[in-house]
Amino acid sequence: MSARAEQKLRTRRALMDAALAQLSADRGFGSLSLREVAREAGIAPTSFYRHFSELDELGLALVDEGGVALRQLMRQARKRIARNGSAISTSVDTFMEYLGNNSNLFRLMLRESTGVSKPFRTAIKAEIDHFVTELAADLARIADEENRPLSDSKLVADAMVTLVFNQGAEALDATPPEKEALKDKLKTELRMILVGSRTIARHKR
Amino acid sequence: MSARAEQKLRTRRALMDAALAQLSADRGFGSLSLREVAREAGIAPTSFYRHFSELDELGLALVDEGGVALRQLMRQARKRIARNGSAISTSVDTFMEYLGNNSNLFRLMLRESTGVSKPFRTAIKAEIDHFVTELAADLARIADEENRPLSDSKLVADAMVTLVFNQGAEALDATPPEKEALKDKLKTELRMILVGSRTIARHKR
DNA sequence: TGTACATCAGTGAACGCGCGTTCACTGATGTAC
DNA sequence: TGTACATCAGTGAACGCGCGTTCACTGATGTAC
Repeated sequence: MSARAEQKLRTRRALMDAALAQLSADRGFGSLSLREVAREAGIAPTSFYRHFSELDELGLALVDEGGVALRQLMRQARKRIARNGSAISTSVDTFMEYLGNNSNLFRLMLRESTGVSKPFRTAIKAEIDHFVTELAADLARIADEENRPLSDSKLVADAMVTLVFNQGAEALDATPPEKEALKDKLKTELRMILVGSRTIARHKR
Repeated sequence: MSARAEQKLRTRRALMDAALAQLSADRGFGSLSLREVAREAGIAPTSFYRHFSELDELGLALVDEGGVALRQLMRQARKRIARNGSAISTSVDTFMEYLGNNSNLFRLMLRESTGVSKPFRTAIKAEIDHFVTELAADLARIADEENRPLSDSKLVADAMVTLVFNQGAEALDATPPEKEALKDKLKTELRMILVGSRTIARHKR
């Protein structure tokens, strides 16, 4: 790769990092301006257009990175569960660890998943859907191994992901002890759903 | 009340209705401008200040109305449950009915509960907290009557409300058949939590 | 009831501001020969 | 290796726009006597 191309990539990264850096509990992607992001990245506003055709295009590139983080998270969780067992507890702990290490990326995903821009909602919904589907497959597999098949694995996974992501959003700006409390709460809630799903499935039809 | 005061109230209402009317899947409160709301309400931008000191103050007045709607919803659901039984199904149906009749008010509450403005988040969180507390009390009472006490009623209520509100947000822009599917999904998920909470409580400690 | 004055919701002109976007440019890097 | 030309990331000036907010005002409604 040529020096020029490398420099271009570096500037592109600086723009994405600049946008991420501005996000917080009080600043959503929607409140960023192209000029502000360019300023933060150290380039002229007009140079922005050498990298993205508009600010939303940069945002969607960030969503892609969020999707990568989600898939990494899933792989990591599986690996740890295979080693330690206790699927729910390990999953929640892993999720929270990723959340802490990629705060603003998750902030973007969580906020814009119900946000105001259709392209964002669609892109994020696709990433989360993929996540739910993977989780559902894992749940079905585990249930099968334990010889108590789960009829509604997709629905169960959906409920679990909804709870995890919502508590995750709260955890983003919580103090460490609050985070621990959220983790415990979450684990209990997930166990209720899992246990409940077995009973419901058993009694069904 | 004087004619002048009545007229003032009418203009205030027109401003709040104008703001509500602009909300949609693609427009959040944050994207409204004072001038736009005034225009829609049929007054000069400068007149806005006769009613609110800034746009957010109008938004918080809307959140108050959302709180009123939530409390009405809770009363209505209780009344219907007393008549029909089947607490979960009746509650979900009632919730969805209110959602349909106050789409943009709920849209505001749902979106801004995780939104960018701290005053909004705080005000909405308080309304939802109140709702969760009421629901927890009902759950505890019912469990008591059925002689199987529920140790975690607040946590159960919290999980239920999270799921209901999240699916509610999706239902806002769903087609009628999609809404029915969401209702069914929601009812199953709530049953799982309820059943699961009994098992967990029983096995606990 | 009539009069004189006070209140105050609504107004229109004006302001400065940051925004997104266009344009023609510069000069370093890359390429062809 | 050296030269001539092409590419293209980054630039600075300029634009028009809608915004929030201020100000001094108007005239209908309300109040005191």
